[in-house]
Amino acid sequence: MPSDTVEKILTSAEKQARTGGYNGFSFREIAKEIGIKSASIHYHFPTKADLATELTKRYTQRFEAILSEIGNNHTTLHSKLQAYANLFYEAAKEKGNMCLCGLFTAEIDILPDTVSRELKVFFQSHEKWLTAQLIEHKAAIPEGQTPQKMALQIIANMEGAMLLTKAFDSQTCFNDAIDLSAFASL
Amino acid sequence: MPSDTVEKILTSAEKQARTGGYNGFSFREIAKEIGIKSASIHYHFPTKADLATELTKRYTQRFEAILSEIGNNHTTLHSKLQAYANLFYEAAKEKGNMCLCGLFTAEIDILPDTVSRELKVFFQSHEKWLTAQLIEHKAAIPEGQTPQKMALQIIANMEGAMLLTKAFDSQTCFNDAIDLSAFASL
DNA sequence: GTCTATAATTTGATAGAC
DNA sequence: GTCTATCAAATTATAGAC
Repeated sequence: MPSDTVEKILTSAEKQARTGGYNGFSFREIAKEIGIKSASIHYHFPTKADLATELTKRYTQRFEAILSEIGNNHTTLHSKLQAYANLFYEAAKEKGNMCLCGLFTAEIDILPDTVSRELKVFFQSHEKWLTAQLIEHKAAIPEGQTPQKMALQIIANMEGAMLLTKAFDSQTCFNDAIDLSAFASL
Repeated sequence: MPSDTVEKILTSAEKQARTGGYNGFSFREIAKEIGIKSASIHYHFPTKADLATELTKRYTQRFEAILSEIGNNHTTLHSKLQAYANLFYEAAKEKGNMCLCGLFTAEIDILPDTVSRELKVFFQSHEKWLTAQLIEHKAAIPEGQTPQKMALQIIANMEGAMLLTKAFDSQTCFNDAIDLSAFASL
């Protein structure tokens, strides 16, 4: 049962981390934003590694909950993948919002081990979900492809599209960079 | 005509920036690595913004030179795109090497304007080159697609694949996440 | 061009009062 | 749980000697 303060800390930290990465958020900046002192944050999260780890876990869990929901509320594969893409699109639309795990992964070599482990969980979770959907809906697997590879291609497409949205500072860019046409008939 | 020291500075800075982003490289760390004092770096690059801007320009120009080369030395579209993908693959293979412009773009909101402008140049340059290749080789443009959109999809695929390579810490992951099969016959 | 020395700021973190 | 006070370290940057 996370307290109100913990929730505020995580929300503020996530916003900053998704803008500037691991070195882009600080105890002092979070404290300033939510109106407490930085020492108080250390009471809830002893070290920055603790905070970043919790941040990543929370982000992953939020995605997993929605993936499960999409699995239940959509009937066709194409509709599921559109809903999946829309998750990233909604984040990209708001100015300054990169995928937390995408940004953290780009700088994974300088992150605490507890964070990098969670990053793998995030992407494995997505890979597993996408693979299961492709199999369930009997997607055609072209020569040289596997459901796992196709899942990775979809994830790469999402993360890359978010990046280009930021590069060109254009929301329409996200949809232009996404291609789900291979699943249009399922 | 860049001096030897300037070259060393840029090489060291790029390595660090591609690992930890804009806040992941510092004058002192660069100085330590190449055996000079941090004050000497300020002689060549007055501010960190100056250094980062030059870093990004140099990275972009290196890519542009190779893209031009690929255009001349390959005959088929598929071969050109494979060579293009191989550019990113070679970088991803070496541990700790994300695309400089990919990482910088993820944190574009905290970067100096002179850097973010150069990041747009990088991606526009790639988009332009890819679009030209698709048109030159008369690639089939499916319903709802344009050469520009397909170019963006290819770029997104590359950047996303580099990210997944880091996430899973697996070189084979890059090729799994890349799909150029739509151009196999050209 | 490179150095020493140093300023000004920010950072993660701790001790102890309340 | 939150505060004040403080520390040690790292950061970008500048002045001036050589």
